Amino acid sequence: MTEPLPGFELPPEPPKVVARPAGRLVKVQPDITSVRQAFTYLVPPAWEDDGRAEKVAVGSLVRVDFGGRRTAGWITEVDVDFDETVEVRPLSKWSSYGPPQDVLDLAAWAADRWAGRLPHFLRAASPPRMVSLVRHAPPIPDVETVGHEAAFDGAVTLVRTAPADDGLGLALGAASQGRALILCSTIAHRRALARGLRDAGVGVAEYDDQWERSASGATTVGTRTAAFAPMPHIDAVLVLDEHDSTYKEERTPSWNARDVAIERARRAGVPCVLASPSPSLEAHRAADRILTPERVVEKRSWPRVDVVDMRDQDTPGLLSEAIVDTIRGDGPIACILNRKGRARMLACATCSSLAACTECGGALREDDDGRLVCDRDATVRPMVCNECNATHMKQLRLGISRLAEDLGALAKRSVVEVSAETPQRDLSGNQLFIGTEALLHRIESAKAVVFLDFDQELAVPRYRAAEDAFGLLALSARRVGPRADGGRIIIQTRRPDDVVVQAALNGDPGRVASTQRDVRQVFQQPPYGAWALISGAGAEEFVDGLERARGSSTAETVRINRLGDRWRVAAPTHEPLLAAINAVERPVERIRIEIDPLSL
DNA sequence: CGGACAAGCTGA
DNA sequence: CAGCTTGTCCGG
Repeated sequence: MTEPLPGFELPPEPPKVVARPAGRLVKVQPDITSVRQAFTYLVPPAWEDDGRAEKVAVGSLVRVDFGGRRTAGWITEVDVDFDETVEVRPLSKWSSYGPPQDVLDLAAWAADRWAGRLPHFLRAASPPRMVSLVRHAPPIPDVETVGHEAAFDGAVTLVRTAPADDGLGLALGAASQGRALILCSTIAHRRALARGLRDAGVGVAEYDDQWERSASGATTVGTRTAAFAPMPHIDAVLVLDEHDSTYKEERTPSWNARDVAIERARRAGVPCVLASPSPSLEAHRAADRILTPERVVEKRSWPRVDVVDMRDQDTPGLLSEAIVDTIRGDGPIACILNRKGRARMLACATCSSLAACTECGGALREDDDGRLVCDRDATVRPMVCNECNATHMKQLRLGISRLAEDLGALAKRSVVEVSAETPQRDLSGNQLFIGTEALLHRIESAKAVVFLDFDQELAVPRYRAAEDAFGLLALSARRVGPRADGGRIIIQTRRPDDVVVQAALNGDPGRVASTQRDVRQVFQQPPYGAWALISGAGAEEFVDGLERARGSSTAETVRINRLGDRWRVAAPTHEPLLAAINAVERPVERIRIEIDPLSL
C-alpha cells in the first residue's frame, strides 16, 4: 500500500460484497469466555435432506470454525438476516440439544446481574452428555397436596418451615400445580425428594443427570444449576432451604440459584415459593408475603435448647458441667468447635514438619491461591515443604486433640475427631464426635448437638454472621429433631442474650430476620444495597477507573472502600452498580468481580 | 481463547 | 535492521 501524502487520506476501500449463500443462517455464540458476541453461520444445505436441519434450534450445541480453529458453541438465533459484508461459513457439526430460548434469555439476564460472561451460564444450562433425542413429556398426574397448595397462590411466597421438614410436602404442593421446578441444596436431598415424588406418581427428572428428561418437560428436581433446567414449560417454582450457601456458586461468576429461580418464575408468570427454617433476608425482601407456622406449632418443631453462660463458669476451658449428662448419654452426639479466625498451622502431609517462614521462623498460612504466606514479613512461596519438598500440607488444628482428650475423659467414652479427611464410614454409629460445623453437614442425625464455643460464630466480622450462625442452629435442629423426640441443642456462650441464641431458645426464627433487617437497611448492606467485591492483580487499576468515572451520572451513587488488596464497591441497587462496573474498561491483568459476596 | 500482526527492544 | 518479545486486535 502507498503512503498517503501529508494532509491527504487514502479513499476508503469499497466494502467487499459477498453473494448470498443458499440456505438458512443462524447466530452462534462460541464457547469462549472472552468472546462476547454471536457470529453468523450457514446451515449446510445437505442437512435439509438428512433431517439434521430439523434439530437446528435455538440453544442447540454445534461445532463451528472460528478464528482458525474449531470450537463448540450455542445457536442463539435462527433464520437471521443476511449481511453482505461478511462471508459466512457452514456449521461443522450439530452436537446436541441445548437450553431453550427462555433459558438462554435467563442466562443473559444472569450474566448481566452477576457481571459474568454468557458462556459460563450457558454451560450450566447445557446437558452433561450430548443429547440427540428429546422425548415427549410424561403426563401430569393428579397429586395429593397434603395442605401445601395454598403456598402456591401468590407471586413470591416465603414459607418458614419446621427445621426437620424434609420439603416433600411442599414439593408435592409444587407438583400439584403442574410441571414444577424444585431446587434443593444437596444431591442427597435431591434423591430423597425424587423418590418421594415418584412414589406419589409424579414423573421426575433429576438435574443434571437426567437433562433430557427435564427437557421433555418433566417436573425437575436439582441443586444449584437446575435453576437453568431446560424445561419448556413451568407451572411452579420451589426453592427448598433457600438460605443455603450452596446455592451461591463459589467460582466467578458467583451467581445465586435462588435469585435465578425467582427471576425465572417472574418471567414465566408462575408462583415461586422460597422455603427455609432460617430464611435469608434476600428471601424476605423478594417475597410478597410470608407464611409462618402458628407460634406454638413452630416452637414445638424446634428441639429443646439449653444455653450455658460461660461467664459463670468456675473452671477455664470449653467444657462446662452443664454438658456432662448430655455427652455421657447414648446416641450420636456432635460437639461443634469452629476455629475460624484463630491461628491455624500447616504441617507437611509427608514428613509432618511445620510450615515455617525461612526468614523469621513464623508459622505460615495458606492464601486463596494455595500458596504459603508469612503475615509477619509478607513473604509468599509455593506450597512446598522446607524439609522434604513435598507439596501437600495438612491443617493442624491447634488444641483440638487435647480438647478431644478432655472431652473423652469427661464423657467417659471415646471421641471421634472429625476432619475433612475422616472417611464417611467413621461417621456412622452412636459415637461422640467433635469437629467443625462441617460435621453438621456430614452426619444424618444426632441425639444432641453441643456448640462448645458459639461466640466463634457470633463474633465473625461478616455482615451475614448472625444469619449464618442462626442457620447453623437450624441445621442442628434438623439433625436432632423436635423436642418431643428428645432433640437437644446445647449452646455454650458468653453472649446468652444475643438475638440469635434467643431465637433458637424460643424456636422463633422471625426475631433474627427483624433485627438483622434494621441493621442491613441502615448500612445499606445486601439485600438493601448492592455490593461488588473487586480483587485480583488488575483490581487497583480497575478501581482507579471507577473512581475517575465517579463524576458521571451513572457512577455518582457508587461508593468505594479499600479492604487491604480488595475493594468493595457499593450502590443502593444493582442497576447503578452494574452500570458503573460495565462502563469501566477491564484491565489487562485479571480481576475478579463478586456481586453480593457472602463472606465480607 | 489463540492466531496474526504491529510495535517496541536489543545487539551486531 | 534482523530477530525476538510483548501487546492488541479480531474472529462469521
